[in-house]
Amino acid sequence: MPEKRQKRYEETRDQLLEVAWAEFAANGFAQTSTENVVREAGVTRGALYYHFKDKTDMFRAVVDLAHIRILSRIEDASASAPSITEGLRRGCLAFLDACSSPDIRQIALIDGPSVLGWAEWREIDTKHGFGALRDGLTEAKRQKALRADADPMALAYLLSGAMNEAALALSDPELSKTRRSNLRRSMEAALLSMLAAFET
Amino acid sequence: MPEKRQKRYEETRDQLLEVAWAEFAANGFAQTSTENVVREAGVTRGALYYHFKDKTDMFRAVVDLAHIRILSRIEDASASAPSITEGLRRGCLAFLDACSSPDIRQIALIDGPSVLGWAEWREIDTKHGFGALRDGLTEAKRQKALRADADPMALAYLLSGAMNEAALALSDPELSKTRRSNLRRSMEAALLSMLAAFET
DNA sequence: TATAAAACATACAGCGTGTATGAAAATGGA
DNA sequence: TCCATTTTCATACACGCTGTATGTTTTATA
Repeated sequence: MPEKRQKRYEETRDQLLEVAWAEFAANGFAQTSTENVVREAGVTRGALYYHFKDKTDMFRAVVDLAHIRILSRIEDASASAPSITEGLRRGCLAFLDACSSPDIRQIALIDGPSVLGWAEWREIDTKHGFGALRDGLTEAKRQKALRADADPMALAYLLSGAMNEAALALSDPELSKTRRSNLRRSMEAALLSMLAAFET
Repeated sequence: MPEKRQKRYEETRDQLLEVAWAEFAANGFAQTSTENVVREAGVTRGALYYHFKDKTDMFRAVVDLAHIRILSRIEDASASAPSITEGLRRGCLAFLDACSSPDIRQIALIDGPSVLGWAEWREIDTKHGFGALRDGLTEAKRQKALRADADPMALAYLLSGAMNEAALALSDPELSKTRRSNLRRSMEAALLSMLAAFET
């Protein structure tokens, strides 16, 4: 893999992804025109369709990036946890925090399932945040830190869905600052209660 | 309000909504062309844009219809419950069942938030299923059947999100029959455990 | 240095949405 | 009953956007 070519290739691809991220986040997938993206990226349509199969394929790369960034936040928060259950708690709170970003909210939570379809969206999430949650719950059960009748996979779906909706509600732009912080407090408390309900 | 006119008006509108429901459910909002809808409905573009402001407005009516049908199932199930908490349990299970329909899954859960925006989608849901859940939780707290520190609004968001994701996972077409029924059992058990965690 | 491949630019075809305008049917009043 | 008006829908068209086909330039290779 040659030197100059790889550099140029990655530069334009990264530039496209950066602009696409901003456009998809600000206007949503449907309202984003590829012409705007290539213009702001300083290239043309040709470059876009050389790097990506189509508009959806470019969006897929942006969604993947969003989930990577979410997982990074989760791992940072839960890495130094003294126990598996404490790691789960810290990871969940970090997830809520990460999804407070309007960008991630729009890209990963709102448009992702609709544009890519639920199955593929879930598949991407399974490679990152959802997978970490599922693995954490499985490990907790192996350590007898979870109730014996708890199914880690079912729990992962329920908790993931609960946290996604909580993040959407918390990052609602129409929410006032004080209501947001109040809601966040009660959301976090209720979420931790849910987790505790399945611990031994 | 004249006789023949109202009848004709409602007939073509209902016909459009029926066809639109089927198309949106089968192919999703983006892949549905209004030309297909009007052709299968036996009318032309003119009729569509007379009854609805645009394609999104027609989808809005379909989403509203979906939520109405969901709420109907919930009310049927929880009406004769002997207690408020039992009503909540039956209502939640009925919601899961109602959203097993591929149509409602695609329309209300996947495309709804993306096409209408989260705020408007949530507003519609608040008029129906989500509102019923919130009111039920509020009433349960008033009856001291919920823990004093439980915030009904926060709980409604978390439980609603959990159930939506559970319904999406359970109605995944790629799922085998046995895995689906196994997953449903553990999902329902976990969901009831979540509810029980907040009861007194 | 010549040739091939990669990376991107340009031009164009086609589809789908929304709008503007026209036609038919139904109502209400004289 | 007949005419005027409104409702309800049909027709025609303009515009934007996506994807593809082809051309051009730069880089690697022999």
